[in-house]
Amino acid sequence: MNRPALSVDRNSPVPLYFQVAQQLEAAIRDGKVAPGERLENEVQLADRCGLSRPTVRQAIQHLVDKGLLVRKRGVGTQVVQAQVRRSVELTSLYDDLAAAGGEPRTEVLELDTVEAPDQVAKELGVPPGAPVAKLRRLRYTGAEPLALLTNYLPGGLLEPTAADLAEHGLYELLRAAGINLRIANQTIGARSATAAEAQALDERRGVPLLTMTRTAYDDKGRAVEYGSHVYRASRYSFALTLVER
Amino acid sequence: MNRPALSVDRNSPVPLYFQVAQQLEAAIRDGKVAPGERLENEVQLADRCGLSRPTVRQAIQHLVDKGLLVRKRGVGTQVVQAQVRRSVELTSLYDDLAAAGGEPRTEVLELDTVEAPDQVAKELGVPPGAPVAKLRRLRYTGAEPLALLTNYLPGGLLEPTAADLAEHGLYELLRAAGINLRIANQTIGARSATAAEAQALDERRGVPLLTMTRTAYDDKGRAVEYGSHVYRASRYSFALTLVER
DNA sequence: AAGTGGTCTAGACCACATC
DNA sequence: ATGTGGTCTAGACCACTTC
Repeated sequence: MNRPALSVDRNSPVPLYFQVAQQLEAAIRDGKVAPGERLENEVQLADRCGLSRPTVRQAIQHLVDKGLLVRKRGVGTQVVQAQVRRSVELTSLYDDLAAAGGEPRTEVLELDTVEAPDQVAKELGVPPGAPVAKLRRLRYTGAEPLALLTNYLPGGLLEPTAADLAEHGLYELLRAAGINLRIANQTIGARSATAAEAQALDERRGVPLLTMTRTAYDDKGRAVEYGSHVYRASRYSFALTLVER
Repeated sequence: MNRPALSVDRNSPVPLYFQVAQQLEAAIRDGKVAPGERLENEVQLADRCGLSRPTVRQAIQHLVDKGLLVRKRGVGTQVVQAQVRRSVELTSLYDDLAAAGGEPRTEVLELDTVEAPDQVAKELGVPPGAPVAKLRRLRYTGAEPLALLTNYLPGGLLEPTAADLAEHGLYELLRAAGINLRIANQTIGARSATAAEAQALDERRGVPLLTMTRTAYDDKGRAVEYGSHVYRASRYSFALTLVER
């Protein structure tokens, strides 16, 4: 049992449940509450913060969804004893690399409006042949090429310049344009590099590549991006956390 | 706007919010509520079901977490216009294949108690050299080998027989033993097949393989399984749905 | 101005795990 | 028997979007 210090600011615009969740998360990450250790029960926690139980419950649920805590009826709430804790969230490769201090660099290979191929039209929910933006980029980390990225966006959604794309990740540009990504369907696989891919990625033909295709949807349920990417398997892998609900 | 038929049974042991979620999900999957279409607002829905608003909210949140719905303040709740809808959940390959009608078959290559190698000890949170169960299995779908699976479990947690493993998935056996999996950290990558792997999987040496390592935790936060697997990339890929919270 | 979801309260009863 | 989380109510006020 552990009682981390908790305080809430009722004048802050930050929701109360979120303030509590942040403080609990900080206590866990700093090791003030050890893996395997039990938290106070919800009622005590609520009393101690001066909040109602549903509000405290919402804070705890937030951390359960994040994979930091597990709850069991009749038992209590415990910290998961996991070592790694990186999850693939709804960010683009650029965001990931920037967050990890990887100095991402982008070379724009193509920036066009094309007629949507069948597969793309199907994924984006537009008629085949409708105009869509097509991007092809080569992503570096430091001096090393890392991935070859091909994206399609519904026509008129976003008209980025090559300069925009060199400086920012695609998802960053989408967010800046007021598009809030909510859901993505991804498929991850592997195959051998074609000659062209190998040359672009500074690898030899036939080396294994990781492939990822993704269709992303915004907060209105519209498909806003379809991507088909290949990564050098020697330098990249996907990490994710699954949480059973 | 759409008003699917909804009814709740207050004598059922199934929670009310879950009954509502199930009926909404069925209406969506049957196409009775089309992608992009808006649902009634929460208050109307609550009135119509004879439930309180928080209960209906919980039902909707459940479907938002599943990636079926998106919500936006001031706008409403809409059905996502996604075509694919398979997510990697916390199931094992055996479960996945069985659910897809893939007739899984398992050949047990090794079933031992060994001293935990450093990497395994670290992932399972046991001292290096502690006794752990080691399993090596070859998983087929129909006549074709699909994956080579290596797992480690903390000593004493589960003592399966080769017959158990031939008939059931590992996760199924864990559940039957009262172990409830809650969280898993996975890493997905790719590399070339070694000669031994190629032979076991009926491929040629050097073909690309998908790799997946996973550490799974139960509802008490304990690490209960570490797995290191390789899949034939020509016959398998991972599909998952990401939801921004 | 009207309508939507987001947050919050102060309780209540229940199911499950443990002792 | 006790303590835990799971579910549920009937409201309230607020922030955001759209018209």
